Amino acid sequence: MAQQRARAVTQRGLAELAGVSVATVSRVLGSPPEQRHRWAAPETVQTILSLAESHGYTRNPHAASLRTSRSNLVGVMVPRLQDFVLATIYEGIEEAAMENGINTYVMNSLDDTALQRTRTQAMLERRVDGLIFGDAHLDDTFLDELREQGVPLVLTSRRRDGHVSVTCDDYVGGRLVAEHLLELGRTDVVVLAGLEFASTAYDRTRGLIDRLAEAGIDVPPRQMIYRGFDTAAGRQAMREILEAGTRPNAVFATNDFAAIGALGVLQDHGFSVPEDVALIGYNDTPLAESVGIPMTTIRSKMHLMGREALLTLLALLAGKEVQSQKLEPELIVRASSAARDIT
Amino acid sequence: MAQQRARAVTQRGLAELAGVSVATVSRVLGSPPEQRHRWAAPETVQTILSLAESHGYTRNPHAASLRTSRSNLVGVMVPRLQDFVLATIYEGIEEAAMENGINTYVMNSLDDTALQRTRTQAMLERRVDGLIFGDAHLDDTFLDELREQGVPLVLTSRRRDGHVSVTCDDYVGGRLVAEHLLELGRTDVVVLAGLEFASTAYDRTRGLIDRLAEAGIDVPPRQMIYRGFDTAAGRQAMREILEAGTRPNAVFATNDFAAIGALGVLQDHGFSVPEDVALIGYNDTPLAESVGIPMTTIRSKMHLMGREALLTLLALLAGKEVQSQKLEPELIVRASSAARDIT
DNA sequence: TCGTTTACGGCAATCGTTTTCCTAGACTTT
DNA sequence: AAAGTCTAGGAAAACGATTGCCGTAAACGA
Repeated sequence: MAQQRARAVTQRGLAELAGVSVATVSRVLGSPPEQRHRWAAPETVQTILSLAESHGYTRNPHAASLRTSRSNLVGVMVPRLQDFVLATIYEGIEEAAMENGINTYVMNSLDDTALQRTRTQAMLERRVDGLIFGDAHLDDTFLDELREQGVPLVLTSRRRDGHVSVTCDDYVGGRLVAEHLLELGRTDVVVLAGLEFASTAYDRTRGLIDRLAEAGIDVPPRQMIYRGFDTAAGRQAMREILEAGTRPNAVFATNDFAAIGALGVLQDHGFSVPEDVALIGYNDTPLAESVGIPMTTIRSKMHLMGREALLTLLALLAGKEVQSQKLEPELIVRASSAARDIT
Repeated sequence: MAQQRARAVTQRGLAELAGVSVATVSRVLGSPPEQRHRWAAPETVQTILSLAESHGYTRNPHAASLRTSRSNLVGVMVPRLQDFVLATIYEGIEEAAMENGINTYVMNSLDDTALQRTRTQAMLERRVDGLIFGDAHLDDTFLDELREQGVPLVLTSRRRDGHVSVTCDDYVGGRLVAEHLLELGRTDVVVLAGLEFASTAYDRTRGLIDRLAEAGIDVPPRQMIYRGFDTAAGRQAMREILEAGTRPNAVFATNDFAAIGALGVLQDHGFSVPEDVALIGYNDTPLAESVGIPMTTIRSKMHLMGREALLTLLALLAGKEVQSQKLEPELIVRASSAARDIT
């Protein structure tokens, strides 16, 4: 029979055992080690500390939060945790949070603006100290409203004008792809861009277009298609492109998963990669290297992005000045765009 | 300039406005709608409700938790959220939690027993009401210790004797694969089993072996290899098998991602799937359908599993009798094991 | 008529911490 | 010697919600 969990010892209990007041216990237990002596004699400190240790004392966070109205909780909103990219970013957030004694709530918004609102509300009701959004929309003002209300927030993965964010420098990423294509001489490119309202899609596409334009090449609008970031969306987009009769010699998907989806469709239609079509993804997920034909992609520092986002939020909560950060992307060339004979 | 968040109205505030005591406010706001009249006259109820509404009252969960020592929080420990399978299970947990006014903390244990312990400790310190573990180990007693201490917990994804769990019926899943192979006449099978200490790996493998044994076929130990569940592990395992000179006519990976890794290696070595080797995965992740050659796999109800795990924990917390559940798996046949000529 | 319910709701303790004053003595400083 | 300054700590008031225990009237039963 499982025994009842013993009622946890409180500061009051420790105070009685140590023969001091709870105030002293609270001060000793609550100060960083180097400041403890400011509140009690060395031996008192020792007594309290060892009593706490031996009785397995752990502070009741609800009581502390009630008193301080600081919860040490941050809310994280992502489009979907199933998405490897966001899961990785979240791992970075979690890791940094852990290191700083912070806990996190994650929720999926599925990029649905109604859900974004209600779930944010739910986190606010839980009294989070601040929020990290991984699902910012370029075309929705929800985040602006939230900031008007004074809710501390930081964006990651996607940026939005007027908000602090930690993202990959997606515009540069797009340019890197363009440069690679220029070197390959494969500039009749189709862009599987992702979702229109995501800055990632927008910036990556923009970067590519701009760089190609500088080389005098332009990408006709019908060769840019917005369908989503996942495998299914990639398949769908690629299929539509091919069915429309377009025959590019390169495909840039703004996400590795979309690229994998596209790869399957290309092969089904008898195109070989990279001989007929060079294929480039984005994010350098582990799968990029492992699918049938290793894929060229842009490596983005997802884990670090999460860490920095959390750290930025913490700085913001501490009242410091904070700035947006763009992490440097890196081109990883693999077989899917290897320079071979160009037909 | 962002204005300060207005100090939220409390029950006391509402009580003053309504001209009643906080006790009444608490009771009205805290009871389910059909019981509210037990505490106040209809018009009093109305006044309080509309005041709460118009002032945007939200209960302070810290205060409530402090008083009731019930946090409405549950901790969820997974090996890794990057893993699509666990991310999906977690989505199910989250969804059911949301519906029941519960919040969740997730953490990654990376299947490291030390991390499992410290992070569980961290959740307990946050005063979670109960825990869901998606990372149970067959060979570690940590969970038993935890139960001894009276911590309410439910397992999911992986089971462990003596604990309540909600899992896929992996043994049956393994048998389904075996039956499929028997029908195909492909019984010289290699099993990329995953991680030894995971019941998923163990049961799926066991199910396969047992069913084949019933047909008089046995799988030599050197054709079963434990390397992990992800793509990299799948590659590694497959490579080792082939380098050892083994030439199976079927490969069963206990996870789709491992199967995808294996697929790449098989192709690199000049084996074609399914002609030379039939390939079967597990879980029916979206990728299974989308990789170059659509993959035969076992569909497991991951989302539902998460939901049921949470519901089971809630029942447990409510003091009800709860039982383990095994969700029915389903064989999905696709091209990677399509019955064609057998060489 | 008197006793008993029922409806409606208040009092006040409590949950565990933090933090703002205080203080009593010991030491310095001038 | 008087006045400051530390040291080491205490008292008690919050923080916001819940809940066991009562109280008062009106309604009802016999």
